[in-house]
Amino acid sequence: MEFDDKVPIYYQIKTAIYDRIIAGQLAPGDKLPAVRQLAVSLTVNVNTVQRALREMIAEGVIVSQRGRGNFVTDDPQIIEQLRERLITQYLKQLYDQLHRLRISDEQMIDELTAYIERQGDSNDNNA
Amino acid sequence: MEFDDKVPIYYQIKTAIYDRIIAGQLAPGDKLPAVRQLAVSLTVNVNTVQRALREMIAEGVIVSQRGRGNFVTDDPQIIEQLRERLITQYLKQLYDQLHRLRISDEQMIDELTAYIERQGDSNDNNA
DNA sequence: TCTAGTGTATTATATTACTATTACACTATA
DNA sequence: TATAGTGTAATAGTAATATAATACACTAGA
Repeated sequence: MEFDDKVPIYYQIKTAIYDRIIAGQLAPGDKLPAVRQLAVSLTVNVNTVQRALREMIAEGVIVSQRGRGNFVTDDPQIIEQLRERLITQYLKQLYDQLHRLRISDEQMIDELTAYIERQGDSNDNNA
Repeated sequence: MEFDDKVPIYYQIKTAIYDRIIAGQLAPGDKLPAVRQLAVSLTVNVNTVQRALREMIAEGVIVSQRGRGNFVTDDPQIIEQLRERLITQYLKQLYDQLHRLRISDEQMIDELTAYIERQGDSNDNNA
């Protein structure tokens, strides 16, 4: 996995796992790979994985069972809240950024639409 | 100014100044506040300001004149390139984030539109 | 020419993130 | 009950970021 050197690695790991949960690649109740396995596959130290997990556990999204493994919560409500939280967070980020550049609401939509169309030229994204 | 503790301060300063340039609050040829003044108003060390400036100078957006001050480039082409670079960067960020959540292109536009409308309830944004 | 206002450089220190290593605690199962 | 697989904790070392303090280099104007 590629990391952005402007953001702590543990935080990027947390984000990546949350993304996989929301995308459905990790379903409620699913077991995560073992921490040592995660560390190897991310080419990162176990402690760094652990730090990411600690926060996800504190937020109730991951449930840890000593000796057994780490599991995605089976409470669909928590997942749904996470989904909304992430989407809003991402949208707000863009909105604030473009707003600071004095781009109007209407222009924002136009810019995103244009960007997506540019992407569509090279990819096969559903629409 | 408020800083996000997940991103280096010098980088956030750079971003903030670029935003002001693109927004037109800092016009081509304008003189920036003195580094010591910037440090005070941002409640940050001079070296941190200097580091942000060093990168902006390397990118040709800021021109430094020893003993006189730091100035926004008077080359409108550089500014325009910066503008496009920033906008694309911000859009790509959102696109990639929502794409990872398996949100379709169409849904993306809908989500952003909905977010902006929600904002409009409390703000007086132009559209 | 002196001085105040500028940018720039250097050294030392503190904090945080990350790594490396080792040890311990618990679970499941052969 | 031994053992392999799991999570957790603790210690030490390194690198990057930020601060503090000082000094130096250049410019403009009194």
